[in-house]
Amino acid sequence: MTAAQRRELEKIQFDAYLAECKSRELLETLSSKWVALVLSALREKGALRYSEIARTIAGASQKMLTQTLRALERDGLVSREVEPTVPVSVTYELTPLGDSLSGLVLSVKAWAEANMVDVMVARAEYDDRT
Amino acid sequence: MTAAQRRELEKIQFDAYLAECKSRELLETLSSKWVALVLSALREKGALRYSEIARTIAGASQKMLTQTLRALERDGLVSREVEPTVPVSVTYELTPLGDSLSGLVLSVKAWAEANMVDVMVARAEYDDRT
DNA sequence: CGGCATCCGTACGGATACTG
DNA sequence: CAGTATCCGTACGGATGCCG
Repeated sequence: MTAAQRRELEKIQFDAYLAECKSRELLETLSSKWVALVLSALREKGALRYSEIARTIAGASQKMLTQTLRALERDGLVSREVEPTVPVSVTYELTPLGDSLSGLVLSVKAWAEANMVDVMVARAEYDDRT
Repeated sequence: MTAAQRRELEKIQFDAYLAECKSRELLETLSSKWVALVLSALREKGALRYSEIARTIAGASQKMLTQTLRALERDGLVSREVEPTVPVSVTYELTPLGDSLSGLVLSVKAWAEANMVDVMVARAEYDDRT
């Protein structure tokens, strides 16, 4: 992609409220629990090996983990480094772009943990009313 | 729920990295494009009627809209007010709890719109490499 | 160790029709 | 207007097995 092509794209105003807009699709991929957990883990712990991510995020199948990491790598949010040891060692790290997003999703994760009680109370009241 | 029961819950440390933790489940529901778009719309535009939300979020089926709004209402993030006119008019508004979250998800939506070009460039490069 | 390929059930979500 | 109910296809994601 040339700089001229990029400047053309910069002119576009993206709006996730529009169904056909590419930013809607991007928001969609970012709105995944696995994305949120992976970005949070990499932000909180720095560079991590594949197995360390798997251990951090309990219950994530390696299919979802790999799929999520590939998508994040493709979108330029995470870098993947392979060290040709035996057996091979793979390390993932946030890119500057990914770093600028990870703070936001980490705050959402932190909100969920901090306000869990309020939500549980609200649910109990709602279920009582109905 | 009594105040004593609530105090018991307050003691719990929630951790979304744990598969069985309720906060993981909450993060999961928050990690939905529809939740992000609805909370963003209500934050940006204030109280909205059902049809206004539907118009704002293009391409959202009324099934998903209703389902999302019910879930948000149950979790205490959104309040629902029915005015008994003919035909009936229903208004949705962020609760203080919902307001405290909506800023975070709106920032994620804004990030997606602002960094769409960077992501598209990264994707093009990735697809070239592979 | 860090994957990829395949199979397969379920549940997410769209389309349609009907109601207070 | 603001829903509810039902049907139904698809695609998300888990389980398993194999590989460099």
